[in-house]
Amino acid sequence: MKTKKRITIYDIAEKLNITASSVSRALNNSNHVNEATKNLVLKTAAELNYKRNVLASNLRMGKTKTIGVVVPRINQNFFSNVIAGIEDATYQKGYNLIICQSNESRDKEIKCINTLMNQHVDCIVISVSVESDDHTHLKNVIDQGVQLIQFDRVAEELETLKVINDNEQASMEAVTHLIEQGYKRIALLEGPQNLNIFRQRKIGYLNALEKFNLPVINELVIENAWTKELGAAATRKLLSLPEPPDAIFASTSDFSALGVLDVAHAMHIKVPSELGILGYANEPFTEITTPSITTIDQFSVNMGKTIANLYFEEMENHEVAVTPKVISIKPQLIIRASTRKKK
Amino acid sequence: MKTKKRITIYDIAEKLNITASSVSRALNNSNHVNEATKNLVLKTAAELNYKRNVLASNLRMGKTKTIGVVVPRINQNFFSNVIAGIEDATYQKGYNLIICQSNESRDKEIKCINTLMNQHVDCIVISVSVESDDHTHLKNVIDQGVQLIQFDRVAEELETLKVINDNEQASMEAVTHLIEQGYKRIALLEGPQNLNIFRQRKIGYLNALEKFNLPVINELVIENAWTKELGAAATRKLLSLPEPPDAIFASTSDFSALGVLDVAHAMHIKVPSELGILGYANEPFTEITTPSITTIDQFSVNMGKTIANLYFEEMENHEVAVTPKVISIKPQLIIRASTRKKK
DNA sequence: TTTGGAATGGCAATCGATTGCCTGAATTTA
DNA sequence: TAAATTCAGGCAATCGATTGCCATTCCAAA
Repeated sequence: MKTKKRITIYDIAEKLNITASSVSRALNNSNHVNEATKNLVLKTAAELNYKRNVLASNLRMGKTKTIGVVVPRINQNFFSNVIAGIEDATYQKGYNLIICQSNESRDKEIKCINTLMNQHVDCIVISVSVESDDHTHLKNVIDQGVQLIQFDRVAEELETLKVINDNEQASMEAVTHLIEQGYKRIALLEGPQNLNIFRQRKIGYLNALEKFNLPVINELVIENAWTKELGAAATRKLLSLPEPPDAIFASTSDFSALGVLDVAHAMHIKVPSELGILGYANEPFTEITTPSITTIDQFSVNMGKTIANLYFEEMENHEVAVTPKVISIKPQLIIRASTRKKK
Repeated sequence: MKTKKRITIYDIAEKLNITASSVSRALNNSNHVNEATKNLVLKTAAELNYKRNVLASNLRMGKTKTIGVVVPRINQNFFSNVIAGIEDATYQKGYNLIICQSNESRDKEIKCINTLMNQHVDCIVISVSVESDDHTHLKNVIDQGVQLIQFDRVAEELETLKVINDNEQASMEAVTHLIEQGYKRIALLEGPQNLNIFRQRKIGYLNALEKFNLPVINELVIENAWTKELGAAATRKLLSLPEPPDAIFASTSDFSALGVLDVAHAMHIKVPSELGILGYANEPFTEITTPSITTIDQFSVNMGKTIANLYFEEMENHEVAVTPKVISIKPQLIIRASTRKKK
């Protein structure tokens, strides 16, 4: 059995004794066709089970109703949630999603962008990889007239639409919470400082200390501790100091906080009484560790939806070239057992 | 500053005083052009920063080097891992991925399939939603000559390429492990039986019992307990039986197992000594609960890669229409504290 | 009655890349 | 030397949908 030939507008045209132009106009609800003709075309199209050839349409129109998404890793809870949110919102508008992962590599990120550009996506949504300091490839996107939306990890100097968390504020609140619980020597596990999010979280930390007149102790600030293993290593180092910290803010991720917790367990240090632990991202597991981990929720699915809606708004106001919009979502501190020192 | 016009093969042709045909052939490495011309074209293309217009090419060729993926939920660990695996493997071959989520709804699944078909994807990879009993929409895909690959949750009666886990075997091993640990009254939390995976896991459970001459106790088999909440509810019910189980196999998911654990904690029942708990899927959190949960690893990322490679193989052997290949991946039992009864 | 416009439809070009077929030239074989 | 190949390039159609421009009809306003 041969694959049936697809129905085209020409088939409809032939059947109705009109031209493809009219069919096209009818299908696109143009007011350049007679109402009667329009209905006839619509009816016939339905009968013949006509499906517009998207490829042809894309070529002609130069747009694809497709959004490209580039994230460091698809299978990281935060990102997959954002993607789920984007999918949810874009699907309803008949948009498609092409997904790429940069694997935290600059090279791959560039290749992803190129692929997406070649696919003529209408918009690129990206959270930059840790490696990418130079943002020429993103500038190119803008120069080629493709809408660029950055989220979470953003290149701040680029004037694009951005959807971010208020990391500084969240971090500040988190540390404030620790101080209010009575912790006095609060260590910070910080992430790669070339990423805005980690810089901001550090600022929040510093601001909180300053607000409460606590000194910044350099040896309590550990660089690049953004995996479980690195978090664990940092913790071992911190806890073997002459004056160890009484709380650790793993500003990089909950995984890092998990590393902290593991080491604390191994060293028989009581959490939260002897050591407070605070993570970032509200990974599902933070709720079920013993003790459960205080963390910060980023409303990731919502973030995805916000991104999608931002794009659609921008499409509509298309003429009004306002200054690039930045939407900041306020994350929420989720207080759990790991920092509940006061009774 | 206007957006520069894109370079086309006609621009190259004009510059070199040849026709677009030759340029096209040169770019496609056809042996229908002179070697010298070919090099000249390649050189010029590079100079002018020519990029093939994929849309035009797609239209002409009728294929898109794009694979559509339909999963119930993108932000579910197993699926996002599979997707990550697929992305990894397809990316290298220059293929793109369009991702849809069915949200476990049959309607949405059908719509996803339609969208993907309209986008002329070369292949559709799907793990069916729990709702979809009728598979007409999948048959259509095949009839239209689009490669269909099912994974994990598959419609067994459809003769398509399949990449699955050996759920029966895994389940059997799991229950065997429980029995060997000395558990005697093993309860089963089963998933919707219209999904093959849950049917198979149940069979594995039954086989293991039979092998060891243990009776099947109907009141220990609980239907549809495939979320944390349902798992918890089932557990409450089970533990309040006159003769409660001494082990619970949450064959549906680790989340369900987590519900079991929660209830056990709440009821001060000791795990694993008084109650053994076994989950499914090796979710990251199973490692860090107290006690850690014994579970089954599905090699999800690998599964994704396998899917991609299966497609590419099939492409190459394209002529040889063998009986549809089924690749079964043997999952691995990960034994952890929650079932370690024997010392 | 004439003119102006609105409504409706057709024509043909266009979006770029691809490819079957044809032609003329160069090379090989008989 | 003549016939047969091979090589390399050009021509034009094709993949379908879209749209600017032109043509016709019909009705209303002058």
